Amino acid sequence: MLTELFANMETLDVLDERDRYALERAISQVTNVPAHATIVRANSRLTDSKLLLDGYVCRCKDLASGQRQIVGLHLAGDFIDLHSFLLKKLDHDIVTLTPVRMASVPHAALERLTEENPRLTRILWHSTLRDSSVHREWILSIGQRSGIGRIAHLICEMYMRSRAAGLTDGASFSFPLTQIELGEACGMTSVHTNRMLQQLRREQTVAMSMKKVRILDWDRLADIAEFDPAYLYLNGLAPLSFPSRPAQAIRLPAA
Amino acid sequence: MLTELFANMETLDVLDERDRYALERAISQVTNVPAHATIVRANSRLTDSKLLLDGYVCRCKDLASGQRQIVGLHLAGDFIDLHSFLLKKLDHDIVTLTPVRMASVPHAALERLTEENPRLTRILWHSTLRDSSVHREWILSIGQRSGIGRIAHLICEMYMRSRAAGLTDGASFSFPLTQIELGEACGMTSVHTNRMLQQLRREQTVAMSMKKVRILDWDRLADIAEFDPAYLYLNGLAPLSFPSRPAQAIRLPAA
DNA sequence: CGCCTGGTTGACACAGGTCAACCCCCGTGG
DNA sequence: CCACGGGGGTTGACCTGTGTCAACCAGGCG
Repeated sequence: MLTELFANMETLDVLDERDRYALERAISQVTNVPAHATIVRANSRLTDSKLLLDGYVCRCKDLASGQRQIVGLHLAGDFIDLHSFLLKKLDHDIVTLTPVRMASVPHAALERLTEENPRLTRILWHSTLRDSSVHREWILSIGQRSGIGRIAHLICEMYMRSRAAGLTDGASFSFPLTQIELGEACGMTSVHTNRMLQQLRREQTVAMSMKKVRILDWDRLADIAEFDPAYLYLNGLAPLSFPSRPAQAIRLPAA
Repeated sequence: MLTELFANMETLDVLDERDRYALERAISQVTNVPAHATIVRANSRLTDSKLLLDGYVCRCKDLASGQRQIVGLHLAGDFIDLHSFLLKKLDHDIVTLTPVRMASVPHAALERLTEENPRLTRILWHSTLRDSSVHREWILSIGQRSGIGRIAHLICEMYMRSRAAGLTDGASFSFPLTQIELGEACGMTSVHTNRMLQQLRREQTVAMSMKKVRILDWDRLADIAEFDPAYLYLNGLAPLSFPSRPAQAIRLPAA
């Protein structure tokens, strides 16, 4: 059941049997949550962290005027609020974008685990540091990239992360954000998001339908985005499997 | 010598004698670096983390076009690249904004320390999580706040952090960024930064001179910024000392 | 069948970027 | 002592990417 989590964490470091067992033991229960539900509200006191098993979730903050900013996106295998273990209260909401299945890990269990297993502690810490790195890249993106660059960059990022999690199907992957949400993640209006997406489609860079994105020209997309995957720290992993596709000018990441 | 660090970390959790000793022992050497020097270059392999004892430092990333984004600011007491302990290579540069004094902590020492002291490990982890929270607030700021709001917010943040570090002098604190750098931190042009600053000064909200900022009307500033310090997790601390000032309409944070 | 959400479009407004000049201050060197 | 050079700040004129507003369309669901 934790295969996604293990896959995710193994991009950071190898897990031995003991680590896996400790993690499995830490989980208390699995819950299902419908789409567009708030899992965690900012400032509420938390007693367990949640592990995403299936679906898409976002973290968001907003201003008094109602403007919302999505500050992070998570997919299956991500520990979505591991940071609540130490922070206790979060600075943001966590909202489901799709129906979601998730496991709870009581903070007490994490406490025990970090007391007993320094190596696993470092791996968990490491995973929060990677989140941090993603945050920094988003700051760069929103602060400096053009509208189309931000969108292209986010698509590159989510494709790579999906691939690392074994969730891609060749050049396609699930990307269930509405244009409004995509805009909120990129710090721009849904109207402008719409126009930028049209531009990417017009130029045959990506295709979208049914909540899925299909990358038609990776090189071009990465170029528009100035995408360099180093910040994702996907070291260990050299994932892939690109089932051969009907002959077409589809270009995918080389590595 | 580590008083700033201890003060900083005690806003997260209390340190006992053993913790303090362990930290002190971990430090190998102290270095001085001039202003505008690159301490760490992105992607270089690191073997120790640096603790800032004095001065201002920023983390920055840039685009091919040369546009630069400052993704974080650090002052005395901050562990500026603790995350390199696990990440090994950083995703950004670290550059001094002023002359700086800093201590090195070899990763080997951190390894030992995290092996032996789970509680201290959690505190260190916690401090990186707080950085993360600040990143998220910056994403919100750059993504959604107006130009003037971003600047006001950054000033509020740095004032609060300075205060927590015991570096304020009443309503004044050291803020040695040029307008160019301030713009780079807020994702805007130095020209626009200049105009927004003028507006804040014209309305008697802040005064600036000699690399120092003096807050004249905290309520108004926090209002423009929509500032809520919760994301800084300055829990424990109720810092202050506002030496009474010559009667004037200076308004400071209530708490 | 009719609503409601999400996508699309056009006309227009404006925050913020660009470019270019000019100023002041301060440090350096002749 | 002064000339100079360069970095930072300031200003004005102008441009443009993105926001705003409002209408309309398509598809899914009760």
